[in-house]
Amino acid sequence: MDNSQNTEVKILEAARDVFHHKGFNGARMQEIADLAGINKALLHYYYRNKESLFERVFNDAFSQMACKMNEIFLSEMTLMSKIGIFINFYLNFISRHSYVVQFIINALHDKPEQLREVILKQNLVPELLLKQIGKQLREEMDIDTDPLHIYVNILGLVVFPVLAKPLIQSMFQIPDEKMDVFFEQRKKIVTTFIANGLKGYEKNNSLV
Amino acid sequence: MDNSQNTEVKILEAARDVFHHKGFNGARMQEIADLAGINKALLHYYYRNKESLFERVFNDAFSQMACKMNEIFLSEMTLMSKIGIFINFYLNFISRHSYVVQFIINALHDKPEQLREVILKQNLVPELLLKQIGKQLREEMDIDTDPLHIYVNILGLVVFPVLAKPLIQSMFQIPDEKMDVFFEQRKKIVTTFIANGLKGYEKNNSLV
DNA sequence: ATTAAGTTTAACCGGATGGTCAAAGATATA
DNA sequence: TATATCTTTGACCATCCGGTTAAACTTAAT
Repeated sequence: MDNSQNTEVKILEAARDVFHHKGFNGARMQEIADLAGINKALLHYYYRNKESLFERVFNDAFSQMACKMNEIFLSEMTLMSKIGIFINFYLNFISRHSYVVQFIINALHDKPEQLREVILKQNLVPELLLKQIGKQLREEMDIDTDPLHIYVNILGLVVFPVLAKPLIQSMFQIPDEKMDVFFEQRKKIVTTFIANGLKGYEKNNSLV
Repeated sequence: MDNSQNTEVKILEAARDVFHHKGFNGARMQEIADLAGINKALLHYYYRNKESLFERVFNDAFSQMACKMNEIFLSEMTLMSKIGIFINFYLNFISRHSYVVQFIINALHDKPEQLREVILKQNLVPELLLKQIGKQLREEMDIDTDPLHIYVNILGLVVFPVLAKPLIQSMFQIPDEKMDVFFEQRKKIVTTFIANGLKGYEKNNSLV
């Protein structure tokens, strides 16, 4: 029994590595088995097929991201504090696991259906999160704009650079060390950008 | 000769369709051949192998995006006008070809090396674009922040929602029609968000 | 020691897939 | 018409890859 648990862990770690980096189509069951140090048949003994293994890896990845996001935005803080914490947390986490986001987005691009059940299984209620943001926007900042736009703005500023990291790096010939600095700088840059961007949505602001 | 040109066009259109939607690993040479209405052997007659065909499709896609971007940001306008035009153009273009961006980002994730030569072949000088933005930030808005951050901010706000469209849609159960409205709204939303976000970077602003 | 259940392996299968080849068609030139 | 070049095809190949099978090994209970 002890050994079997061990095997399952090794499988999941290997599968995560391979799927995250190569996606569903790029991943090979043989490579996962090799990385886990086991036989390919044993891989199919634990997971009936590639799909089920992928599903498991996707669910784990998505849950990890979404739960933390929920935890932050449903906590008891001012919206701006939440945003600050979110930016810091995700720029730290994501830059260490840059492939996770791309993995999630690609997976969802191929089969968007499966997401909803993952969300429900984790007892996440995305609409609640939006409502909470909307409420705080109104009460704390007098902003009536659709919270979804705000939410997407925040995500875009944080997540996009991670997705586009290879693009940015090879486009502007930026070495790895400078890229680390760049992401570190973004914590402050994005925070101020959002804080000020939101001011444009205030009710008494002529721009809206 | 006439027919051969025709064939090449059909091949490129088919390859574009398949590669954009399924990526390198997901694409099948047979499917491309079928879509082009030709034999698989003929496909290899025009393009030695899958890699060379993919490279061509990638170069085309990237050039199309990058050239327009260059054209806008190197033209004679105020920076805010350029940003407004950029947002409108790309939200229109991208929402009709949402897969293009994801295609480019994924391709670059797999082999980032090849980008530089595409850029050079198109006579694009990314550094020039950044310098121009930096100059206009300083002269028109008294902002000294690294233009790369600003550039990435703009791209993030415009591009991320397109990448995350399936995520957003299935997460919040948004039907297609409402999603169209959402993207249409973003033209104004993002413009004001950026305009105000930038104010936070002004030299005399205590936040920076 | 026997048995039964869970775990692991080597060998194998069938279909998909990228790629090749030789020959046939088309086209232009002389 | 003969020839050379370019285009197109059907048949084929080698390999990869997801998945299966039957048997061996391990473990724990009786």
